[in-house]
Amino acid sequence: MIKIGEMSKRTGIPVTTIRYYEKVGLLPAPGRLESGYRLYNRAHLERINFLKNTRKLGFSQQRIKALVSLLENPNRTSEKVKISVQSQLEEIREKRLLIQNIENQLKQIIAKCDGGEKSECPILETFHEET
Amino acid sequence: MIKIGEMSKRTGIPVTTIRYYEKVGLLPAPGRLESGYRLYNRAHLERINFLKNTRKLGFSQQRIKALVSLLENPNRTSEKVKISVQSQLEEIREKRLLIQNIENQLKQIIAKCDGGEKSECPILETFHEET
DNA sequence: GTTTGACTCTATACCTACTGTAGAGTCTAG
DNA sequence: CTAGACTCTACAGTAGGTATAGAGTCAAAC
Ligand SMILES: [Zn+2]
Ligand SMILES: [Zn+2]
Ligand SMILES: [Zn+2]
Ligand SMILES: [Zn+2]
Repeated sequence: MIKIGEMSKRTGIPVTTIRYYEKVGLLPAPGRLESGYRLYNRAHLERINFLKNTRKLGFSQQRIKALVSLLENPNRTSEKVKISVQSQLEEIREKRLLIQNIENQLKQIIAKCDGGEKSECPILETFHEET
Repeated sequence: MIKIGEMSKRTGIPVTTIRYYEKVGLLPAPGRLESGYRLYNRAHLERINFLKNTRKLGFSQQRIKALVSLLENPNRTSEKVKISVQSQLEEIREKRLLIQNIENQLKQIIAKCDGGEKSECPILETFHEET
């Protein structure tokens, strides 16, 4: 049984964020000392690692909650988990395509400008076109 | 001279967003009718198109403000504009690399799961590893 | 001439996913 | 016993908007 500071050290997740995860329902409320200090167990540590890993992969809180309820459901199937992660992959892929599109547009816009000392700049012209 | 609803129609930017741009200093405060209604001119229309175009390219408000002050500075140079947009490109490129990295990790994780009816799932195991 | 409907105004709350701070209480080492 | 580290709650702030509520205004139809 560890206090929140120790949990923070072990997981690398800030104390404030751990409390926040409890508040938004991603982490079950732990027991408390008489003083009110939170006391976490092994299950909490595992859950925080789960949150840390899914967060790193860009999962939204909503999607993480869906995954967690699968995790907690003894009738879950490997298939359902896979489908959920595939949706995440699709979302990320679309984001990547969007950003790649922006990247290409920026490259094209930059190519139009010779970077001289004049105040006229084709980039600025592009930026106030009506679209 | 047009009212905010007409401006919204011409630019495709919602009325609330136009007011918001004024509030955060991206759009100069327009004149007003006696009733308090905002009245925009051609320069405002151009500015909103500028905001629309740069926003579409993922520029932050801070960066847009920097660009706008270049735009308003008669001593600006094409080079300075180019440098600013190049920084934006670099930022976007880094975001794209990050998201591409996530995408690849997700693909690898998904590949580990056969998607069967059992409750064990290598994806879930991956997600609560300590990292 | 008035009434209806569309439009506009301000102010405030909400969104995601946190982070930071104020002010008060608690624990532990010297 | 006290100093310093830790923890608590509650609230404000971040970016970049979106969405209400409640009040006032304008133009056209009746
Ligand atoms: Zn699986
Ligand atoms: Zn121009
Ligand atoms: Zn240029
Ligand atoms: Zn496990």
